[in-house]
Amino acid sequence: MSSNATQRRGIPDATVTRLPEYLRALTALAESGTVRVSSEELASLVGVSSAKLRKDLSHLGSYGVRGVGYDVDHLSYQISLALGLTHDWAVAIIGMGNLGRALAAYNGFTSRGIQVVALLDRDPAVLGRVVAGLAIEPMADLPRIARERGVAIALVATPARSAQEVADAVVAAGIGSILNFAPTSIEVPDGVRVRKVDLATEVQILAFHQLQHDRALLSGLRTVIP
Amino acid sequence: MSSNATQRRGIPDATVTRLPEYLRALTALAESGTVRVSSEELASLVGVSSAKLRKDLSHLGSYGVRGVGYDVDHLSYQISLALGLTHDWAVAIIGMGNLGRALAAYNGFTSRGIQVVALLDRDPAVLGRVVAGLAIEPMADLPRIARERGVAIALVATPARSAQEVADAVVAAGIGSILNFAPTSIEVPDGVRVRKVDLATEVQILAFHQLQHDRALLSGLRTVIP
DNA sequence: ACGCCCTTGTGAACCGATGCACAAAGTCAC
DNA sequence: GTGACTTTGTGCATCGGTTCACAAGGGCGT
Ligand SMILES: NC(=O)c1ccc[n+]([C@@H]2O[C@H](COP(=O)([O-])OP(=O)(O)OC[C@H]3O[C@@H](n4cnc5c(N)ncnc54)[C@H](O)[C@@H]3O)[C@@H](O)[C@H]2O)c1
Ligand SMILES: NC(=O)c1ccc[n+]([C@@H]2O[C@H](COP(=O)([O-])OP(=O)(O)OC[C@H]3O[C@@H](n4cnc5c(N)ncnc54)[C@H](O)[C@@H]3O)[C@@H](O)[C@H]2O)c1
Repeated sequence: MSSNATQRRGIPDATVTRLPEYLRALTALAESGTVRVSSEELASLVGVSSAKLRKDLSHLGSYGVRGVGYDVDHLSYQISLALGLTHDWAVAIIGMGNLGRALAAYNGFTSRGIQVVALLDRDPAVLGRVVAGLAIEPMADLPRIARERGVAIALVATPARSAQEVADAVVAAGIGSILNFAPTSIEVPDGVRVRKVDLATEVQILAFHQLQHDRALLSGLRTVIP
Repeated sequence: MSSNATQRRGIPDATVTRLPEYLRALTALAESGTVRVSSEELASLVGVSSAKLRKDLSHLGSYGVRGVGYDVDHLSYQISLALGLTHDWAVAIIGMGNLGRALAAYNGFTSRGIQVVALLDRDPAVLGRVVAGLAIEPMADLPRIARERGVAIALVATPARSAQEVADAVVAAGIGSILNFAPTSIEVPDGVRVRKVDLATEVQILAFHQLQHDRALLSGLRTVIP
């Protein structure tokens, strides 16, 4: 079908996680009126090596021009196509606490390919409250909501102890992907995708590297003053 | 110094990113009164293979007992030690919008090794407001605050267009690690550590995998109905 | 019209991470 | 005290990802 063999099976995972970064940088370039960009420029903009960038892009096809670079709009389009962002994905946010409300108010992804279509919570006290233009709805309505609005992705922002039961409800409602913000791992059947965002983990990783850095300084001193 | 050679230089990065997960699972086990755990049990609890778990732990030393398993408390302690969580890390949150307030209210890491000691914002309208027991302070005070309270890690939760200038201020204040929530990459001098948490990226990655899944189903049908 | 110059796309070497499989080591029952 | 049993710790093979370096390819100046 495609003339280029690379289009065929499988973009490597590591590449997929970087494509959204490239896309964001390209969008910023387009907004600033830039028409063409070299792998060197784009790479330094997102903080990767140009070789890595070129290899990543080569997995989508051959969209650069040798001696010139990449057309910003066309490359944006090709990445959007590969990521499946040429049509919108409907997402639901579950758990309207501090984090859930912040996520609902976040308009960083309404721009491209992602649309929040439902907010849900268990607590009767918050039902009906409007956040960012959407009324909070009860968990009992999840199956209907998922069906009617074609929800494909759920963001789980409930406390950890509720995360598994919420995930079960999400799966039962036929939603195929979960982004889990609760600091716990959840079990899902095969064919359901889960990713996790864990703030405490990130900070602890930083703490480790900071410690290594501090220790390196210290031992550097020690070699000077034996 | 240590009798075990593995304690020496360098725990692999991939291992470091998983240690916090192990620690959390161990903490949960300890709370439920469990005293011992096998690599098999702990691994399934966090969703990794037992071989990977054992190899990860082997980088810290040899703290298991063959034929028995690991002592929950002792292993927790050893991981905390490796991550540098036996003393508290002071963190500052910069940008008290929707996300910043949610982060301040989050008590998931106050529990272990991490303590939020300052909230800052540029907007005079929010200065002095108290969030989660801390008053919001002006950016001008960052150097003093960082020095007096020993801030080692900054969480940047400002809009993307401010992120670089905030990062510069953070670095100038002598803070060595940044967790960046703004959807932009920031430049820092050598010797400063940055990690990024990007919601839109995560959702786009999920969208990609969901698309692959949907396509696989479709082509599965196509082979049945040619 | 032609050749120089620039940047892409990629083969190949390298590096780190993962998975496998088992010997080593310690417990526990008797 | 001994042997059977269980689970760890790790050597080794494998895999995927990154880096290097350059030939291929197209634009552009002359
Ligand atoms: N606040 C943060 O910055 C932050 C950061 C990272 C992770 N987290 C995690 O995200 C989750 C939410 O954090 P938060 O600060 O918003 O907590 P929160 O307590 O403010 O809000 C939780 C919300 O979930 C709802 N909920 C509880 N059980 C539910 C269920 N079974 N079904 C539907 N809704 C349910 C509650 O009614 C509440 O509105 C927690 O797991 C937390 O650890 C929070
Ligand atoms: N809301 C979310 O769920 C969410 C999720 C992921 C990422 N983000 C990102 O996090 C950032 C914050 O999001 P938000 O929804 O809280 O935005 P927001 O507009 O509600 O808050 C931003 C805050 O930063 C402050 N600020 C701006 N410039 C500053 C500066 N130079 N120094 C100090 N403070 C400054 C503003 O006064 C404001 O209080 C954004 O970059 C957003 O893209 C938000």
